[in-house]
Amino acid sequence: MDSRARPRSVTMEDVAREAGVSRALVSLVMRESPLVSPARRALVLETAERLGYTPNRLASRLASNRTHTIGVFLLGLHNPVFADIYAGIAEGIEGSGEHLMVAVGAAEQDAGTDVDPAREAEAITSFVDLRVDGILLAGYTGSPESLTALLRGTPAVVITRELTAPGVDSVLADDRLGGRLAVEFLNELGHDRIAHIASRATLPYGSRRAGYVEAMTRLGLEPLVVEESMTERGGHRAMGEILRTASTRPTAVFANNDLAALGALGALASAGLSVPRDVSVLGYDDTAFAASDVVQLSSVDQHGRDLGRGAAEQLLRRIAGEDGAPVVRRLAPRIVPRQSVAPPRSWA
Amino acid sequence: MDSRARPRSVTMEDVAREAGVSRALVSLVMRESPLVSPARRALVLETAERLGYTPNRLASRLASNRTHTIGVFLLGLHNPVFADIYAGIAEGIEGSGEHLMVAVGAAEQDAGTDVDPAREAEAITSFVDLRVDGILLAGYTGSPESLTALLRGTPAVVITRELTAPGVDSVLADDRLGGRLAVEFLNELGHDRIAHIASRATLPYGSRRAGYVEAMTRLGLEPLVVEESMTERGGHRAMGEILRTASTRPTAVFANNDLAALGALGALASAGLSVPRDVSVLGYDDTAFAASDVVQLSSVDQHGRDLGRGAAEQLLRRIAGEDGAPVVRRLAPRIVPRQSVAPPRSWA
DNA sequence: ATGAAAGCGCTAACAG
DNA sequence: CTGTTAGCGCTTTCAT
Repeated sequence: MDSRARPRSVTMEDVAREAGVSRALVSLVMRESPLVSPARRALVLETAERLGYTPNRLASRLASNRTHTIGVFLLGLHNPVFADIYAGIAEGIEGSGEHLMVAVGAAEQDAGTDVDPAREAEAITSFVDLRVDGILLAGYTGSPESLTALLRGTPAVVITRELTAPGVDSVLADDRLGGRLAVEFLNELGHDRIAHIASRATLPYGSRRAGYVEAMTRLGLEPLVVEESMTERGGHRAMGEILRTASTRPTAVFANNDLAALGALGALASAGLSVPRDVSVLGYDDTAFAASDVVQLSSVDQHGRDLGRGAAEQLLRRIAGEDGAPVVRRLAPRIVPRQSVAPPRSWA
Repeated sequence: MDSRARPRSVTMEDVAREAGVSRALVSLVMRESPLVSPARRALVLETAERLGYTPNRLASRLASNRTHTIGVFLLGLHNPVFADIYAGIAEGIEGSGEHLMVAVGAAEQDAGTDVDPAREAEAITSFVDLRVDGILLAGYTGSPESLTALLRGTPAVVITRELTAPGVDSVLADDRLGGRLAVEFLNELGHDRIAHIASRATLPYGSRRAGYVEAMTRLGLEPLVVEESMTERGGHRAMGEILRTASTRPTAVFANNDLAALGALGALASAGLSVPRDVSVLGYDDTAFAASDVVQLSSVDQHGRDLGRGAAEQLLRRIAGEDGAPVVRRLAPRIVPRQSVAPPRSWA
């Protein structure tokens, strides 16, 4: 063993002995039981304070077999969408008596490209082995089978993705619909040549692209998809590639998320093109930065906060014992138009 | 007690019995001890798998009195600076065998205004009671005394702030210097009327403002400080107030962080002013969004990632047993000029 | 209202 | 190499 154990701390036993009462009584006081006489309670609290007693939550959780803790897995911290989802989760568990404990899948900004499956698995295993009441997953990239294996029965709710596995519910926006809406919205504005910056096909998040392709096809338009990592840099590269290779320049670009859209905006600026005059840009997620005055990026709002809240509420229900087949809740996304879109120039 | 305990899961005892070996042997196998014969090891692993055994980390941590876990407290997720710091922390503990567990202080975007001291305290108490090896704090707003009381001896490193308390180290950028550099940088460009959007004086993060005031005074310039919450909205309001009330419009604005600077950019645009032609804007933290092509915000880089890494390394040293007086490590910030600054118009 | 006693599931000497 | 024996610090019946 590498490092030495921490010095033994003051225990309930110590407090009990010093106060001249039983350990059980101290336990009751610590848990604010009403069954304790005010006198004893005061005595115990005072002694505990004097001795510098710190309850050992590991021990109490082990003994009581309950943790009152929900594990939250977030893919990364650089994408603001996770901040929104987290805010919703926090709101959702409010007043439930549950605590939140978060684990981050990928520390690097360029995550999404190189998600580390081992890290992801370790985070979930860790929650399970710590016996959390349930797990909330935002941005999980593994397969349903792996998840089932990792969870070993711990209730879980997957956010922003539909994942079919026993005991796992899903709360997400209708991404396929979002993709369709994006195309229809741009098309109604007059756009025919609409490109799409998609996330890598290896990731289980392809519905937005599917919706895009479906709507384009139905409108008799030719889909133009470029795959990239969903980061600003990725979006920049993708836009560059589109400008370089497209036989005719698209008049609008729909990106799979706001980060990539931001990158596209940058690439367009570098190329001397004006948004929305030359090219319209539409993002996805409606993050705080899209809404920023200086960015004014139009975006498809998936209601990240609502997803977080809904997932938390659903998990609480499962924890409370509600059973039944896996539930899939799908919210309708909506377009939030801002300055980055306009009718194509030839139209005006 | 409100909710029923989770169903009893498969234990080492079960595996031992089923495999016809002792519990201790199973324990050794689980901890990958080399002292176990390959045959037994295989037998045990196979039985464990078959029975669906899941180690109970609560029990092992309790028994071994070691958690190999570091608690990370982050003020909020909406400010990207915490993502950078976290990335540094993750880098810093790499290979140490420690795990990360994070708690978030404020879920709301407008945090910073109304930090919830109870939440903050609960997060730290929770880490302490879970017996983490050490705690890393980014954005802690409480007093040194409260922190000492909460930590009860758990080693901790505070990031982006100097906090004098026994057993607590600090890793931060020299914010006062940063404030001075900001003023000097703008002044060398020709600016005389430099306003500052500061964080609330109630928060223990006032050095940037102090540096600003110091440099302004030394240069014989008149400081103009507006206090606001460090969010985009706060920055917007502050800039509005400056435009509304200043007798002569400043030619440059230095904001206490990038979010507020972003808000200032928005307010300037709304007011029909051009950046940097009419007003130069300088932020702080050099977050990813300042660096974005579409924002191009000049900023003071506090090297958030380095702070995170340095703090993690320092904590690891403490955990390894290094003692001695509290250490304060202060990195020098540097200006990252981008398109949001230029010489004042009268100068060009 | 308080105490005694039996675990929770695991680790850690210590034998052998 | 493997088994025995004590705990880790707390909760939880069950008495009284």
